[in-house]
Amino acid sequence: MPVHNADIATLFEEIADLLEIENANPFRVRAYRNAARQLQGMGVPAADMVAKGEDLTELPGIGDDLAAKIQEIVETGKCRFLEKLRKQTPPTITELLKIPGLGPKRVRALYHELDVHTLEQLARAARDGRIRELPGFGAKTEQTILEAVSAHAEKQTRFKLAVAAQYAEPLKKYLEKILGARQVVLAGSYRRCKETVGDIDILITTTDPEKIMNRFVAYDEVKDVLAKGSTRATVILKSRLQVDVRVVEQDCFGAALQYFTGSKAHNIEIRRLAQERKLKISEYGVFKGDKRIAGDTEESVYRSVGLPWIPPELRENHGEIEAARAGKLPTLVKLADLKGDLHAHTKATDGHHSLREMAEAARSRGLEYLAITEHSRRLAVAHGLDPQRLRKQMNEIDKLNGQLKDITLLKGIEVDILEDGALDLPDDVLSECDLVVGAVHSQFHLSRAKQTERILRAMDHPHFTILAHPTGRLLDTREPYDVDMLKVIRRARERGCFLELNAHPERLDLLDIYCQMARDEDVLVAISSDAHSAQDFDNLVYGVGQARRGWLEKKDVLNTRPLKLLKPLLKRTMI
DNA sequence: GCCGTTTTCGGCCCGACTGTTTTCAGTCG
Repeated sequence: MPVHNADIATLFEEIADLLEIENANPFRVRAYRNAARQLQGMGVPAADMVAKGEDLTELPGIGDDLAAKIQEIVETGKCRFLEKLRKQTPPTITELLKIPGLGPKRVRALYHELDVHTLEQLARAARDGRIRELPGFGAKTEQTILEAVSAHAEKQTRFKLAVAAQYAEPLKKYLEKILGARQVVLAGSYRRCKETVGDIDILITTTDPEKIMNRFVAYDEVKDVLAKGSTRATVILKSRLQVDVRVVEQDCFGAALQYFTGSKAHNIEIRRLAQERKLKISEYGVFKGDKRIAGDTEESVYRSVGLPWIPPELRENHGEIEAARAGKLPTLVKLADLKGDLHAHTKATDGHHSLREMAEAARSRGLEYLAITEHSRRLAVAHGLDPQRLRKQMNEIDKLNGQLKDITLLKGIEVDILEDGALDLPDDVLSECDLVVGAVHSQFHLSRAKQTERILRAMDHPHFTILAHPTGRLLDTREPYDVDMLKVIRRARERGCFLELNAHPERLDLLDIYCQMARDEDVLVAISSDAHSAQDFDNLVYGVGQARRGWLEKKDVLNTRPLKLLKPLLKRTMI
């Protein structure tokens, strides 16, 4: 059983939690958390690095000690240090840290004074009125804990970006209408276009904070007010989405936006750079001693530490600061750069609209081409096409192209990649397509070696053009299948194929780390909607957000090419 | 535990809000 980066990260997070409860040096705790984040943000499995004898201490935040622990975990699946910690402190105790309001100090007190180390024991202690007796706790805290435990049970931890948008955008409009609100900006992980967001962060500039806060907590959708001060407030909406609002004066806007956009790791690094220059950065500005020297715009904040403005999607402390310093920040792809869409369905299979309706919807969004790529026969639930029905659709497309203006339909297919890597339709009909999008829709649990071999073999097929949703993951629903993405990307380059970044909000597949990998290996990525209806083209914006998080530029994206330049690329040349 | 044009020790981002406190610790973002 291979050890994934996420597995190692989970163990490091547990070590960090347990150390924190044991009152360890907070910076030691942070080192474990930084390492966990580093592992989750890299495309190459640490296990592969260990196998190749590569030096793990080259990775930022990994020193001799953590490198040795990673190696131990990769080789044995265990970490003796963690097992020792678990003997000292019951591991279930880390669950308590997830209760809002409970941090390491309080959890430690609850454990040592009341022998509470599970959520059930916590709830019982609260009901029995034992918590209020502890020093530093009180009746109010006890009540809060009780409520938090029951809320925790039904809490949805993170919201998909597109779902969060349904709540965040109307709230933004509501806030903008309040007299005295100057700027209302959705910041935080939403602005960074993370796949999922834990909460919504809103920055507002005004000269009347009091009024803004009162109106904010009076919003119709607000269920609970967790905190409310003159500059900061936190509420829970009826949808269970948490919203944090931060209010500042206009001249702090840039510094506050920079602070409130995050990520935390990025901000810590930027503020550390400021320290080196004897400056202090807070949400109120950049200070030299008592003198405020910048902060009205984000640009001014970055300039103060010698950097150009960094796009929010890159702010993860994953190399963007070094790139900025070296003048090597990418010029990220924009929605308007997309000239077409290379993955869509119609009523012929599991879509909801006709060829013409889909073409017109794509055209209305400024696209100049749209590939129709129905499922193939193997996907019976979607009423996939056999060669006869595919040829019939191709005829319809030819006919329709004669009538349509300003948009061209391309003849494609989303063909199933069978378990052995063969394609689900015969060569002759595939050869008649403008492009062949290959997809894995079954057998997700093959071994890493078999799954990788299956996909490599499919890409070897002379008509294969684009690998659809390359990891198969569905957010919250299905883990990615186990595949050696570096091998897949390198084979794509050898064979002149491309990888899809599926823009459906539940997929967002390619993952950002693999976008970066594809870019480094010179493999173009197609940002595709996988539209099943006319309105699904609106999802392209989420694909672009994901691509931006993956550092992709216009030149790295296949469908930023106009049709004339796209067509030769779809013809396989390197076979 | 990591890291280094203040380097191998001594630092490690910064501020708001809450509850339990008589001035602040804990938590959070």
